[in-house]
Amino acid sequence: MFFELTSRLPGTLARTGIIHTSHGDIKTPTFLPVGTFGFVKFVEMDDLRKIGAEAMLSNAYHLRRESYARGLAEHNGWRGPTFTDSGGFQVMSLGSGLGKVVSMTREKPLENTAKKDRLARVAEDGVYFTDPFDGTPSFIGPEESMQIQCKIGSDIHMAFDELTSLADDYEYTKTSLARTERWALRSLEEHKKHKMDLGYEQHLYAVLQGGHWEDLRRSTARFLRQYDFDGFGLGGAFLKEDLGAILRWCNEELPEEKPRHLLGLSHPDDIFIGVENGADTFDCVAPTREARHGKIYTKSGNINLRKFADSTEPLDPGCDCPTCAAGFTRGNLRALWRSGDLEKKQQYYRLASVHNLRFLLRLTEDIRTSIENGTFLEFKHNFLNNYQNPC
RNA sequence: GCUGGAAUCGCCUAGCGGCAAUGGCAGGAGACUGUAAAUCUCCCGGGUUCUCCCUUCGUUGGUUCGAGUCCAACUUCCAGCA
Repeated sequence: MFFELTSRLPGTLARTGIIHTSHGDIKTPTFLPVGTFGFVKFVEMDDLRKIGAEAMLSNAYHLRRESYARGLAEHNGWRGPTFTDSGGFQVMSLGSGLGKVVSMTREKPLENTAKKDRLARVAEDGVYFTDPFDGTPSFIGPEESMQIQCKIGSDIHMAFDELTSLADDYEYTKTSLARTERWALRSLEEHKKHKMDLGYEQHLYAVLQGGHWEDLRRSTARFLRQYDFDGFGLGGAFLKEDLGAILRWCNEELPEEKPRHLLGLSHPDDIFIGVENGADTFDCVAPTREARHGKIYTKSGNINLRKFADSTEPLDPGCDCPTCAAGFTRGNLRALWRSGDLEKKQQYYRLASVHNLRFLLRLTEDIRTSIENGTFLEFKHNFLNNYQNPC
């Protein structure tokens, strides 16, 4: 059995479970650190094990030229469960959202990048990319994405999808969604051919798009649930206030016995909304990127290290991460971060990334326990009440 | 002592007659959600905002409609020769 449901929280869509993969089990809900190129920037595999990472997520687009005979997990030394994204995110980040931020608020300009400026062009067969660094053209369609993911050998793959932007209207989203569904079926067909190529089973999730429209979200869930996917990716660019409803529409329609991965979100409030509405796993670049940019997660809100020169306060009182256990203070970390010395900076990136990742992993562990105990709603209330943003 | 050279907003740096004055660092404020992100944006002489005013480029004078920019003297620093 691939997914084992171990508990449910009545009155919500929240549940706990275990995903069984060839490289180990994943206890859910959990957060997956993102190692786009196969490793988490500046973080050692041992660090990931120490902080309780259940799995990590990499990206087929970035690894499109790679091929690992013994699979990603062996190749990079992680040896645990791995996910790969299909490259679908790059359809937007190099296309309609090129140069823009993936916003969850309305204050940002709701405008797509001009077509002539895009580095990704969507067609029926797939997506034509221009490499942002060296300008080399490439093409990825559902078949190519499956071939890449199967060559990389991660345990759980995403079907190739088009992530639409907040600026896309209903008509475009509907057209795109129909294409994403066709791509999902093509992904499924191609995946079948290669999923055992490395000698162990690789799994495939279909990805649900459909923007913030209920009819599209429900219809795509009903459509995709008919097929033999191993699980589902919940995709999209969301406004925070819409997230819960969108996930509910999808997950009310999806079969309970298959796992669901919410793509690309990790702020604590989003994780609570996600879990409450039926998501099992999460991934996001935010904890590591924000760490590199000086933001440290604490249970009373995030802090900007810039403001803590010479501070002897702990990063987050009571934190059980290796960085805090080693006694690093806010002032220590700030000094390393702001140092002109490259090695010190790199040390900072590691220490801060590990701290932020552990923060999220501990959060999902606590959420798991709270679902099992039936105290999830209370835990959520208390956590979020305490989690202000003092900066 | 002589001969060259140099003094610019915390530091380095541009500037060669129209300048509140270039670029970098440091500093400050934001942003970041399936990683074109060890990144990006904004501020950084003062007047709390300003297409407005004030005070600035070692000091003091001078030339000029106008001087950080040209001239003179002085002060300090650097280099070469003694």
